[in-house]
Amino acid sequence: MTDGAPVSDTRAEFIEKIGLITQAEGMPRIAGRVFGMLIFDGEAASFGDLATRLQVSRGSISSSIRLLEERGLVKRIAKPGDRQDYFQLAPNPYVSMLEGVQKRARSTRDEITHTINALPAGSDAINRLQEYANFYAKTAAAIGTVINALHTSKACDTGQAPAAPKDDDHEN
Amino acid sequence: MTDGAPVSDTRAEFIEKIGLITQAEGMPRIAGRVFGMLIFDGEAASFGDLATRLQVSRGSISSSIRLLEERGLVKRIAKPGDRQDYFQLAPNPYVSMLEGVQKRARSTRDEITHTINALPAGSDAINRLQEYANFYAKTAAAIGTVINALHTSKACDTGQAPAAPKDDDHEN
DNA sequence: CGTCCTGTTCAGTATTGACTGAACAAACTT
DNA sequence: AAGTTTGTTCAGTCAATACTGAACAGGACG
Repeated sequence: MTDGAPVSDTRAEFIEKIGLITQAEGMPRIAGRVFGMLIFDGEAASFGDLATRLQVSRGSISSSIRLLEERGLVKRIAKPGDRQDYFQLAPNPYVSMLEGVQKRARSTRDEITHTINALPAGSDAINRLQEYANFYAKTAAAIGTVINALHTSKACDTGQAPAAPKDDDHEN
Repeated sequence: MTDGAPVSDTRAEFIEKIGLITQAEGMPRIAGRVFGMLIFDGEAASFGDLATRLQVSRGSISSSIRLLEERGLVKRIAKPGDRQDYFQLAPNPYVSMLEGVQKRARSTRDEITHTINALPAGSDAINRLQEYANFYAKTAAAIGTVINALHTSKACDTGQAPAAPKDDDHEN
């Protein structure tokens, strides 16, 4: 705040921090650094910029970008004069993150109910498994409310009308 | 349901499935297998049983149990006649899981706000970082509501009165 | 056509971390 | 006390995977 250290230091620390967080969440560290850099800088970064400024090989940038694109966190754009690809944050990356978590939670719930259905009617394991499945169901539902909250708070800065994205809490 | 395959097969598949899920969530697979076995069987299992039935070394059981105890998922108990340690599911393991996730989300949010505070007032990165921090804050809050829901649905089968565990949505 | 320029792919390397098994310490049994 | 049983710790091994760098393919431009 009092500018004791230059902003570039703060920036570097932030990028590194996001790298570690991302690694803890099961993604490669470099993907997190890319993500952190795009958040901090805001403006689109070129493929070459990413490799140079993050000091990693072009191969690593390529695979990290692929991961981030798959998860809907980063968008690839083209610039008129330039032959390089440019990258920037996707319109609402956090929603995409949550959708991924939600999808996995639901899938886990489904696997548990699949086990339940394979058990004979009287089994006393059913109650415990039901509780376990219910936990994932409740979690997925709660994530749904956050997704909706993020949708309405950011509104539509993408130009396309989200049309009040419907509370997708089907199934309990 | 029609009992096409024996329950023991279903059990083995379930335990293995939880092992994989747990691995995907960043824990060692064996810890997940222990957790899965305790869920399915319900009754307390001895240290030796775990090693024998899961076909892993005692060292692995020891470290897996340590992890599960740290996270509040499993409780160690003693049986009068037996010198072995026994293990069973903690009273409300899913609440403990969520508390861990919530704690990490809050810690991440704090790290981001820490970065924000280190930036000069006019920086245009602040808005983006604020949004990022807000995402983690909202997530943590939503997890809080699930925790409360699980508290009230299971009520108090531990004997101790939770006394309406207060909505801990302090701070937004 | 040949030559850059740009991004992807892939084999090889390095690092991380799970798992084993043996050594160890503590507590019980005789 | 000697000998068991039980759980933890730790060095070593093994597998998974992140990362590199070189080879490659496809355009753009001369």
